Amino acid sequence: MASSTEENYLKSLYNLANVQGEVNLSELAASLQVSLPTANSMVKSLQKSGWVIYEKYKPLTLTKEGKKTAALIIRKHRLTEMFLVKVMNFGWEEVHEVAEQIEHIHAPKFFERMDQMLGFPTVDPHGSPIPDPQGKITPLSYTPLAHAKPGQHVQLAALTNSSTEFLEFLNSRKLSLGTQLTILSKESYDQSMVVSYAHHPSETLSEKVCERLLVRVLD
Amino acid sequence: MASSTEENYLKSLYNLANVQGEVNLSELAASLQVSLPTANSMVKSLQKSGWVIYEKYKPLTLTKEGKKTAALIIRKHRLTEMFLVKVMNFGWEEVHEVAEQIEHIHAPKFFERMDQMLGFPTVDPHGSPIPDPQGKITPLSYTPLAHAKPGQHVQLAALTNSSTEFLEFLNSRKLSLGTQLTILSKESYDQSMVVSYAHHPSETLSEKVCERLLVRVLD
DNA sequence: CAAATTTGTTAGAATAGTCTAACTTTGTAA
DNA sequence: TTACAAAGTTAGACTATTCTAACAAATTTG
Repeated sequence: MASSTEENYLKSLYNLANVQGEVNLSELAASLQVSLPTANSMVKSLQKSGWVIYEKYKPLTLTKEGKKTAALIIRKHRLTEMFLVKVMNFGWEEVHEVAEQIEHIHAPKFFERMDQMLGFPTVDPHGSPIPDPQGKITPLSYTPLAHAKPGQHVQLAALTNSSTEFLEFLNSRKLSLGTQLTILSKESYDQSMVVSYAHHPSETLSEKVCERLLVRVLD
Repeated sequence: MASSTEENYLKSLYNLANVQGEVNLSELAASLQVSLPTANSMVKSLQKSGWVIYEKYKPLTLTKEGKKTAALIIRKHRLTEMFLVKVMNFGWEEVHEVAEQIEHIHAPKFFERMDQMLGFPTVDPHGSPIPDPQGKITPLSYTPLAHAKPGQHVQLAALTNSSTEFLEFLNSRKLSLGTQLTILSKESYDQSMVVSYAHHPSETLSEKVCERLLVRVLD
Protein backbone atom coordinates (compact mmCIF):
# COMPACT_ATOMS: atom_id res chain seq x y z
CA MET A 1 0.00 0.00 0.00
CA ALA A 2 1.20 3.47 -0.86
CA SER A 3 2.28 5.87 1.89
CA SER A 4 0.74 9.35 1.95
CA THR A 5 3.88 10.68 0.31
CA GLU A 6 3.70 8.13 -2.46
CA GLU A 7 0.02 8.85 -2.92
CA ASN A 8 0.84 12.50 -3.41
CA TYR A 9 3.40 11.67 -6.06
CA LEU A 10 0.91 9.48 -7.91
CA LYS A 11 -1.74 12.15 -7.71
CA SER A 12 0.58 14.82 -9.09
CA LEU A 13 1.73 12.53 -11.84
CA TYR A 14 -1.88 11.83 -12.74
CA ASN A 15 -2.87 15.48 -12.71
CA LEU A 16 0.17 16.61 -14.66
CA ALA A 17 -0.16 13.93 -17.33
CA ASN A 18 0.16 15.67 -20.66
CA VAL A 19 -0.96 14.60 -24.14
CA GLN A 20 1.04 11.37 -24.09
CA GLY A 21 0.48 10.95 -20.39
CA GLU A 22 4.13 11.90 -20.02
CA VAL A 23 5.52 14.11 -17.26
CA ASN A 24 8.97 15.60 -16.67
CA LEU A 25 10.78 15.19 -13.42
CA SER A 26 10.99 18.97 -13.04
CA GLU A 27 7.28 19.45 -13.46
CA LEU A 28 6.70 16.79 -10.86
CA ALA A 29 9.22 18.27 -8.44
CA ALA A 30 7.74 21.74 -8.91
CA SER A 31 4.21 20.53 -8.40
CA LEU A 32 5.12 18.75 -5.17
CA GLN A 33 7.46 21.52 -4.05
CA VAL A 34 10.39 19.19 -3.52
CA SER A 35 13.89 19.34 -4.95
CA LEU A 36 14.81 17.56 -8.15
CA PRO A 37 16.91 14.92 -6.40
CA THR A 38 14.07 14.18 -4.04
CA ALA A 39 11.66 13.64 -6.90
CA ASN A 40 14.29 11.63 -8.71
CA SER A 41 14.85 9.19 -5.88
CA MET A 42 11.14 8.87 -5.12
CA VAL A 43 10.40 8.13 -8.75
CA LYS A 44 12.96 5.33 -8.70
CA SER A 45 11.21 3.81 -5.76
CA LEU A 46 7.76 4.22 -7.34
CA GLN A 47 9.15 2.39 -10.32
CA LYS A 48 10.36 -0.47 -8.17
CA SER A 49 6.86 -0.69 -6.70
CA GLY A 50 5.39 -0.88 -10.19
CA TRP A 51 3.55 2.44 -10.20
CA VAL A 52 5.54 4.35 -12.79
CA ILE A 53 7.55 3.60 -15.89
CA TYR A 54 10.85 5.41 -15.80
CA GLU A 55 14.16 5.38 -17.61
CA LYS A 56 17.07 7.71 -17.02
CA TYR A 57 16.58 11.06 -18.73
CA LYS A 58 13.21 9.96 -20.09
CA PRO A 59 9.81 11.37 -19.21
CA LEU A 60 7.62 9.53 -16.70
CA THR A 61 4.44 7.58 -17.25
CA LEU A 62 2.11 5.97 -14.75
CA THR A 63 1.49 2.25 -15.10
CA LYS A 64 -2.10 1.03 -15.26
CA GLU A 65 -1.89 0.27 -11.54
CA GLY A 66 -0.45 3.72 -10.86
CA LYS A 67 -3.23 5.41 -12.79
CA LYS A 68 -5.91 3.51 -10.96
CA THR A 69 -4.39 4.18 -7.56
CA ALA A 70 -4.09 7.88 -8.40
CA ALA A 71 -7.66 8.07 -9.67
CA LEU A 72 -8.95 6.48 -6.48
CA ILE A 73 -7.12 9.03 -4.35
CA ILE A 74 -8.61 11.80 -6.48
CA ARG A 75 -11.97 10.13 -6.01
CA LYS A 76 -11.57 10.34 -2.24
CA HIS A 77 -10.46 13.95 -2.50
CA ARG A 78 -13.40 15.06 -4.61
CA LEU A 79 -15.97 13.06 -2.71
CA THR A 80 -14.65 14.69 0.45
CA GLU A 81 -14.91 18.18 -1.05
CA MET A 82 -18.46 17.47 -2.05
CA PHE A 83 -19.26 16.15 1.40
CA LEU A 84 -17.77 19.20 3.08
CA VAL A 85 -19.83 21.52 0.90
CA LYS A 86 -23.13 19.65 0.76
CA VAL A 87 -23.26 17.99 4.16
CA MET A 88 -21.05 20.12 6.36
CA ASN A 89 -21.80 23.48 4.82
CA PHE A 90 -18.31 24.57 3.92
CA GLY A 91 -17.77 27.13 1.16
CA TRP A 92 -16.21 25.80 -2.06
CA GLU A 93 -13.14 27.92 -1.31
CA GLU A 94 -12.53 26.23 2.04
CA VAL A 95 -12.48 22.57 1.18
CA HIS A 96 -9.21 21.90 -0.59
CA GLU A 97 -6.89 21.87 2.42
CA VAL A 98 -9.08 19.55 4.45
CA ALA A 99 -9.62 17.21 1.51
CA GLU A 100 -5.86 17.02 0.95
CA GLN A 101 -5.64 15.40 4.36
CA ILE A 102 -8.75 13.25 4.30
CA GLU A 103 -7.91 11.75 0.89
CA HIS A 104 -5.19 9.70 2.62
CA ILE A 105 -7.53 8.05 5.10
CA HIS A 106 -7.86 4.31 4.61
CA ALA A 107 -11.50 3.53 5.30
CA PRO A 108 -13.50 2.33 2.30
CA LYS A 109 -16.77 2.42 4.20
CA PHE A 110 -16.25 6.04 5.17
CA PHE A 111 -16.07 7.11 1.54
CA GLU A 112 -18.85 4.75 0.47
CA ARG A 113 -21.09 6.38 3.05
CA MET A 114 -20.19 9.85 1.82
CA ASP A 115 -20.94 8.78 -1.73
CA GLN A 116 -24.29 7.37 -0.69
CA MET A 117 -25.25 10.39 1.42
CA LEU A 118 -24.43 12.61 -1.53
CA GLY A 119 -26.49 10.53 -3.96
CA PHE A 120 -23.47 9.30 -5.95
CA PRO A 121 -22.31 12.63 -7.35
CA THR A 122 -20.32 12.72 -10.62
CA VAL A 123 -18.63 16.07 -10.11
CA ASP A 124 -17.07 17.89 -7.16
CA PRO A 125 -17.98 21.40 -5.94
CA HIS A 126 -15.71 22.94 -8.60
CA GLY A 127 -17.24 20.93 -11.42
CA SER A 128 -14.36 18.46 -11.70
CA PRO A 129 -15.38 14.88 -12.44
CA ILE A 130 -15.25 12.31 -9.63
CA PRO A 131 -13.63 9.04 -10.75
CA ASP A 132 -15.88 6.01 -10.24
CA PRO A 133 -15.05 3.28 -7.70
CA GLN A 134 -13.02 1.46 -10.38
CA GLY A 135 -10.94 4.56 -11.03
CA LYS A 136 -12.61 5.35 -14.36
CA ILE A 137 -13.03 9.04 -15.02
CA THR A 138 -15.27 10.73 -17.59
CA PRO A 139 -13.52 13.81 -18.88
CA LEU A 140 -15.46 17.05 -19.04
CA SER A 141 -16.37 18.49 -22.41
CA TYR A 142 -17.04 22.10 -21.57
CA THR A 143 -15.86 25.23 -23.35
CA PRO A 144 -13.83 28.01 -21.77
CA LEU A 145 -15.99 31.10 -21.45
CA ALA A 146 -13.21 32.86 -23.37
CA HIS A 147 -14.32 30.94 -26.51
CA ALA A 148 -17.95 31.98 -26.28
CA LYS A 149 -19.38 34.58 -28.66
CA PRO A 150 -21.28 37.76 -27.85
CA GLY A 151 -25.00 37.09 -27.75
CA GLN A 152 -24.59 33.51 -26.54
CA HIS A 153 -26.23 32.20 -23.39
CA VAL A 154 -24.08 29.90 -21.33
CA GLN A 155 -24.13 28.22 -17.94
CA LEU A 156 -21.14 28.03 -15.62
CA ALA A 157 -20.26 24.33 -15.35
CA ALA A 158 -16.72 23.96 -14.03
CA LEU A 159 -13.38 25.66 -13.37
CA THR A 160 -9.91 24.93 -14.69
CA ASN A 161 -8.40 26.43 -11.56
CA SER A 162 -9.73 26.16 -8.04
CA SER A 163 -7.32 28.28 -6.05
CA THR A 164 -8.75 29.95 -2.99
CA GLU A 165 -8.10 33.39 -4.49
CA PHE A 166 -9.99 32.59 -7.67
CA LEU A 167 -12.89 31.05 -5.76
CA GLU A 168 -13.06 34.09 -3.52
CA PHE A 169 -13.06 36.32 -6.57
CA LEU A 170 -16.00 34.35 -7.97
CA ASN A 171 -17.79 34.59 -4.60
CA SER A 172 -17.33 38.36 -4.65
CA ARG A 173 -19.09 38.47 -8.04
CA LYS A 174 -21.76 36.01 -6.91
CA LEU A 175 -20.69 33.58 -9.63
CA SER A 176 -21.25 29.93 -8.86
CA LEU A 177 -21.72 26.68 -10.79
CA GLY A 178 -25.06 26.80 -12.57
CA THR A 179 -25.08 30.57 -13.00
CA GLN A 180 -26.46 31.46 -16.42
CA LEU A 181 -24.62 34.21 -18.26
CA THR A 182 -25.35 36.22 -21.36
CA ILE A 183 -22.27 37.41 -23.22
CA LEU A 184 -22.82 41.06 -23.99
CA SER A 185 -19.53 41.81 -25.68
CA LYS A 186 -15.89 40.92 -25.97
CA GLU A 187 -13.17 43.54 -25.98
CA SER A 188 -10.72 42.66 -28.75
CA TYR A 189 -7.99 44.78 -27.16
CA ASP A 190 -7.58 42.70 -23.99
CA GLN A 191 -10.00 39.81 -24.59
CA SER A 192 -12.05 40.79 -21.58
CA MET A 193 -15.77 40.05 -21.73
CA VAL A 194 -18.81 41.89 -20.52
CA VAL A 195 -21.50 39.53 -19.27
CA SER A 196 -24.83 39.78 -17.49
CA TYR A 197 -26.49 37.41 -15.05
CA ALA A 198 -28.97 37.46 -12.16
CA HIS A 199 -28.79 40.83 -10.37
CA HIS A 200 -25.64 41.67 -12.32
CA PRO A 201 -26.69 43.50 -15.47
CA SER A 202 -23.12 44.18 -16.54
CA GLU A 203 -19.96 42.64 -15.19
CA THR A 204 -16.56 42.74 -16.88
CA LEU A 205 -14.41 39.62 -16.68
CA SER A 206 -10.74 39.63 -17.64
CA GLU A 207 -9.27 37.22 -20.17
CA LYS A 208 -7.60 35.32 -17.36
CA VAL A 209 -10.93 34.79 -15.63
CA CYS A 210 -12.73 33.85 -18.88
CA GLU A 211 -10.17 31.15 -19.58
CA ARG A 212 -10.69 29.60 -16.18
CA LEU A 213 -14.45 29.42 -16.40
CA LEU A 214 -15.81 26.40 -18.24
CA VAL A 215 -19.31 26.73 -19.59
CA ARG A 216 -22.11 24.76 -21.17
CA VAL A 217 -23.43 26.65 -24.19
CA LEU A 218 -27.21 26.94 -23.94
CA ASP A 219 -28.05 28.26 -27.41
CA MET B 1 3.22 21.03 16.22
CA ALA B 2 3.14 17.34 17.11
CA SER B 3 3.48 14.72 14.37
CA SER B 4 0.90 11.93 14.21
CA THR B 5 3.36 9.65 15.96
CA GLU B 6 3.94 12.13 18.74
CA GLU B 7 0.20 12.66 19.05
CA ASN B 8 -0.23 8.93 19.54
CA TYR B 9 2.36 8.90 22.30
CA LEU B 10 0.65 11.79 24.08
CA LYS B 11 -2.71 10.13 23.76
CA SER B 12 -1.44 6.86 25.21
CA LEU B 13 0.29 8.66 28.02
CA TYR B 14 -2.94 10.49 28.78
CA ASN B 15 -5.06 7.36 28.70
CA LEU B 16 -2.61 5.31 30.75
CA ALA B 17 -2.16 7.96 33.42
CA ASN B 18 -2.50 6.25 36.77
CA VAL B 19 -3.31 7.64 40.19
CA GLN B 20 -0.40 10.08 40.24
CA GLY B 21 -0.69 10.63 36.50
CA GLU B 22 2.46 8.53 36.26
CA VAL B 23 3.16 5.98 33.56
CA ASN B 24 5.94 3.43 33.10
CA LEU B 25 7.92 3.22 29.91
CA SER B 26 6.95 -0.43 29.50
CA GLU B 27 3.25 0.33 29.78
CA LEU B 28 3.65 3.01 27.17
CA ALA B 29 5.65 0.79 24.85
CA ALA B 30 3.10 -2.01 25.22
CA SER B 31 0.17 0.27 24.60
CA LEU B 32 1.73 1.65 21.42
CA GLN B 33 3.09 -1.72 20.35
CA VAL B 34 6.63 -0.48 19.98
CA SER B 35 9.84 -1.76 21.54
CA LEU B 36 11.15 -0.35 24.79
CA PRO B 37 14.08 1.44 23.13
CA THR B 38 11.72 3.06 20.66
CA ALA B 39 9.51 4.37 23.42
CA ASN B 40 12.59 5.44 25.34
CA SER B 41 14.00 7.54 22.54
CA MET B 42 10.63 9.03 21.67
CA VAL B 43 10.04 10.00 25.28
CA LYS B 44 13.35 11.83 25.32
CA SER B 45 12.30 13.81 22.35
CA LEU B 46 8.86 14.53 23.80
CA GLN B 47 10.64 15.83 26.84
CA LYS B 48 12.80 18.15 24.74
CA SER B 49 9.61 19.47 23.18
CA GLY B 50 8.14 20.14 26.60
CA TRP B 51 5.34 17.61 26.51
CA VAL B 52 6.51 15.18 29.15
CA ILE B 53 8.53 15.24 32.33
CA TYR B 54 11.07 12.48 32.35
CA GLU B 55 14.15 11.47 34.24
CA LYS B 56 16.19 8.31 33.74
CA TYR B 57 14.58 5.31 35.42
CA LYS B 58 11.69 7.44 36.67
CA PRO B 59 8.03 7.17 35.65
CA LEU B 60 6.66 9.61 33.11
CA THR B 61 4.25 12.51 33.56
CA LEU B 62 2.65 14.74 30.97
CA THR B 63 3.26 18.46 31.35
CA LYS B 64 0.26 20.82 31.39
CA GLU B 65 0.84 21.43 27.68
CA GLY B 66 1.12 17.71 27.02
CA LYS B 67 -2.14 17.02 28.83
CA LYS B 68 -3.98 19.68 26.91
CA THR B 69 -2.63 18.52 23.57
CA ALA B 70 -3.59 14.93 24.39
CA ALA B 71 -7.07 15.92 25.52
CA LEU B 72 -7.63 17.83 22.30
CA ILE B 73 -6.66 14.81 20.22
CA ILE B 74 -9.06 12.70 22.27
CA ARG B 75 -11.66 15.39 21.69
CA LYS B 76 -11.21 15.03 17.93
CA HIS B 77 -11.35 11.25 18.22
CA ARG B 78 -14.58 11.19 20.20
CA LEU B 79 -16.27 13.91 18.20
CA THR B 80 -15.43 11.92 15.08
CA GLU B 81 -16.87 8.73 16.55
CA MET B 82 -20.04 10.57 17.41
CA PHE B 83 -20.21 12.06 13.93
CA LEU B 84 -19.74 8.69 12.29
CA VAL B 85 -22.54 7.17 14.36
CA LYS B 86 -25.05 10.03 14.38
CA VAL B 87 -24.49 11.62 11.00
CA MET B 88 -23.00 8.87 8.88
CA ASN B 89 -24.89 5.96 10.36
CA PHE B 90 -21.98 3.78 11.39
CA GLY B 91 -22.43 1.20 14.13
CA TRP B 92 -20.68 1.96 17.43
CA GLU B 93 -18.44 -1.05 16.81
CA GLU B 94 -17.16 0.31 13.48
CA VAL B 95 -15.94 3.77 14.37
CA HIS B 96 -12.71 3.33 16.28
CA GLU B 97 -10.38 2.57 13.38
CA VAL B 98 -11.60 5.48 11.27
CA ALA B 99 -11.47 7.88 14.21
CA GLU B 100 -7.87 6.82 14.92
CA GLN B 101 -6.99 8.27 11.55
CA ILE B 102 -9.23 11.32 11.49
CA GLU B 103 -8.09 12.48 14.94
CA HIS B 104 -4.79 13.53 13.33
CA ILE B 105 -6.36 15.83 10.77
CA HIS B 106 -5.45 19.48 11.28
CA ALA B 107 -8.59 21.41 10.43
CA PRO B 108 -10.22 23.21 13.35
CA LYS B 109 -13.24 24.19 11.33
CA PHE B 110 -13.90 20.58 10.36
CA PHE B 111 -14.23 19.55 13.98
CA GLU B 112 -16.12 22.70 14.96
CA ARG B 113 -18.67 21.87 12.28
CA MET B 114 -19.00 18.31 13.53
CA ASP B 115 -19.52 19.59 17.05
CA GLN B 116 -22.17 22.02 15.88
CA MET B 117 -23.98 19.46 13.69
CA LEU B 118 -24.05 17.12 16.67
CA GLY B 119 -25.41 19.77 19.03
CA PHE B 120 -22.23 19.94 21.16
CA PRO B 121 -22.30 16.43 22.60
CA THR B 122 -20.58 15.70 25.91
CA VAL B 123 -20.08 11.97 25.45
CA ASP B 124 -19.09 9.74 22.55
CA PRO B 125 -21.05 6.70 21.28
CA HIS B 126 -19.51 4.53 24.00
CA GLY B 127 -20.41 6.94 26.77
CA SER B 128 -16.89 8.34 27.18
CA PRO B 129 -16.73 12.06 27.91
CA ILE B 130 -15.65 14.42 25.14
CA PRO B 131 -13.07 16.98 26.36
CA ASP B 132 -14.19 20.58 25.80
CA PRO B 133 -12.39 22.86 23.30
CA GLN B 134 -10.00 23.94 26.06
CA GLY B 135 -9.08 20.33 26.78
CA LYS B 136 -11.05 20.14 30.04
CA ILE B 137 -12.68 16.81 30.66
CA THR B 138 -15.45 15.95 33.11
CA PRO B 139 -14.88 12.46 34.47
CA LEU B 140 -17.78 10.04 34.51
CA SER B 141 -19.27 8.99 37.81
CA TYR B 142 -21.05 5.81 36.92
CA THR B 143 -21.06 2.48 38.70
CA PRO B 144 -20.00 -0.83 37.21
CA LEU B 145 -23.05 -3.05 36.76
CA ALA B 146 -21.09 -5.59 38.79
CA HIS B 147 -21.64 -3.42 41.88
CA ALA B 148 -25.40 -3.20 41.48
CA LYS B 149 -27.70 -5.18 43.77
CA PRO B 150 -30.51 -7.57 42.85
CA GLY B 151 -33.78 -5.69 42.58
CA GLN B 152 -32.16 -2.44 41.43
CA HIS B 153 -33.14 -0.67 38.23
CA VAL B 154 -30.25 0.78 36.29
CA GLN B 155 -29.62 2.36 32.93
CA LEU B 156 -26.64 1.53 30.75
CA ALA B 157 -24.55 4.74 30.55
CA ALA B 158 -21.04 3.92 29.39
CA LEU B 159 -18.42 1.22 28.83
CA THR B 160 -14.98 0.75 30.32
CA ASN B 161 -13.89 -1.17 27.25
CA SER B 162 -14.91 -0.49 23.67
CA SER B 163 -13.24 -3.31 21.76
CA THR B 164 -15.02 -4.41 18.63
CA GLU B 165 -15.60 -7.86 20.11
CA PHE B 166 -17.26 -6.49 23.23
CA LEU B 167 -19.40 -4.08 21.21
CA GLU B 168 -20.47 -6.91 18.94
CA PHE B 169 -21.34 -8.98 21.96
CA LEU B 170 -23.53 -6.15 23.26
CA ASN B 171 -25.14 -5.81 19.82
CA SER B 172 -25.95 -9.51 19.85
CA ARG B 173 -27.79 -9.02 23.16
CA LYS B 174 -29.44 -5.82 21.92
CA LEU B 175 -27.77 -3.88 24.71
CA SER B 176 -27.06 -0.24 23.95
CA LEU B 177 -26.53 2.98 25.90
CA GLY B 178 -29.77 3.99 27.54
CA THR B 179 -31.06 0.44 27.94
CA GLN B 180 -32.82 0.06 31.28
CA LEU B 181 -32.06 -3.12 33.17
CA THR B 182 -33.56 -4.78 36.20
CA ILE B 183 -31.14 -6.89 38.18
CA LEU B 184 -32.89 -10.16 38.90
CA SER B 185 -30.10 -11.96 40.72
CA LYS B 186 -26.41 -12.33 41.19
CA GLU B 187 -24.71 -15.70 41.28
CA SER B 188 -22.25 -15.68 44.13
CA TYR B 189 -20.29 -18.58 42.66
CA ASP B 190 -19.05 -16.75 39.53
CA GLN B 191 -20.41 -13.23 40.07
CA SER B 192 -22.54 -13.50 36.95
CA MET B 193 -25.82 -11.57 36.95
CA VAL B 194 -29.23 -12.29 35.58
CA VAL B 195 -30.94 -9.17 34.24
CA SER B 196 -34.06 -8.31 32.31
CA TYR B 197 -34.74 -5.53 29.82
CA ALA B 198 -36.99 -4.77 26.84
CA HIS B 199 -37.84 -8.03 25.03
CA HIS B 200 -35.24 -9.86 27.11
CA PRO B 201 -36.98 -11.24 30.20
CA SER B 202 -33.88 -13.06 31.41
CA GLU B 203 -30.33 -12.64 30.22
CA THR B 204 -27.23 -13.84 32.03
CA LEU B 205 -24.16 -11.61 31.95
CA SER B 206 -20.74 -12.84 33.07
CA GLU B 207 -18.67 -11.06 35.68
CA LYS B 208 -16.34 -9.81 32.97
CA VAL B 209 -19.24 -8.21 31.12
CA CYS B 210 -20.75 -6.73 34.29
CA GLU B 211 -17.49 -5.03 35.13
CA ARG B 212 -17.32 -3.40 31.74
CA LEU B 213 -20.81 -1.99 31.79
CA LEU B 214 -21.18 1.33 33.60
CA VAL B 215 -24.64 2.16 34.79
CA ARG B 216 -26.69 4.96 36.29
CA VAL B 217 -28.71 3.63 39.22
CA LEU B 218 -32.36 4.60 38.80
CA ASP B 219 -33.73 3.65 42.16
C1' DC C 1 27.75 23.63 -34.34
C1' DA C 2 29.50 25.19 -30.05
C1' DA C 3 28.12 27.67 -26.07
C1' DA C 4 24.68 28.39 -22.81
C1' DT C 5 20.73 26.87 -20.43
C1' DT C 6 17.76 23.57 -18.68
C1' DT C 7 17.05 19.14 -16.99
C1' DG C 8 18.40 15.12 -14.68
C1' DT C 9 21.80 12.30 -11.83
C1' DT C 10 24.96 11.00 -8.09
C1' DA C 11 26.97 11.43 -3.73
C1' DG C 12 26.58 12.44 0.79
C1' DA C 13 24.15 14.02 4.76
C1' DA C 14 20.11 14.97 7.97
C1' DT C 15 15.82 13.81 10.58
C1' DA C 16 12.03 10.86 12.22
C1' DG C 17 10.82 6.67 13.70
C1' DT C 18 11.73 2.04 14.21
C1' DC C 19 14.41 -2.30 15.41
C1' DT C 20 17.84 -5.94 17.89
C1' DA C 21 21.56 -6.98 20.92
C1' DA C 22 23.97 -6.04 24.87
C1' DC C 23 24.26 -3.94 29.14
C1' DT C 24 22.76 -1.48 33.58
C1' DT C 25 19.51 -0.24 37.25
C1' DT C 26 15.94 -1.12 40.13
C1' DG C 27 12.97 -3.93 42.64
C1' DT C 28 11.73 -8.52 44.58
C1' DA C 29 12.27 -12.50 47.02
C1' DA C 30 14.54 -16.39 48.84
C1' DT D 1 21.30 -9.33 51.50
C1' DT D 2 22.56 -11.34 47.60
C1' DA D 3 20.73 -13.10 43.43
C1' DC D 4 17.23 -13.12 39.91
C1' DA D 5 13.80 -10.84 37.25
C1' DA D 6 11.85 -6.88 35.42
C1' DA D 7 12.46 -2.44 33.67
C1' DG D 8 15.17 0.86 31.45
C1' DT D 9 19.29 2.41 28.69
C1' DT D 10 22.84 2.58 25.09
C1' DA D 11 24.82 1.50 20.82
C1' DG D 12 24.31 0.66 16.29
C1' DA D 13 21.64 -0.20 12.28
C1' DC D 14 17.74 0.35 8.88
C1' DT D 15 13.99 2.68 6.01
C1' DA D 16 11.57 6.70 4.34
C1' DT D 17 11.86 11.22 2.97
C1' DT D 18 14.14 15.16 2.44
C1' DC D 19 18.13 18.36 1.40
C1' DT D 20 22.67 20.68 -0.91
C1' DA D 21 26.64 20.42 -3.81
C1' DA D 22 28.74 18.81 -7.72
C1' DC D 23 28.47 16.95 -12.04
C1' DA D 24 26.47 15.11 -16.55
C1' DA D 25 23.21 14.84 -20.34
C1' DA D 26 20.00 16.99 -23.31
C1' DT D 27 18.15 20.90 -25.46
C1' DT D 28 18.08 25.44 -27.19
C1' DT D 29 20.02 29.17 -29.52
C1' DG D 30 23.13 32.62 -31.49
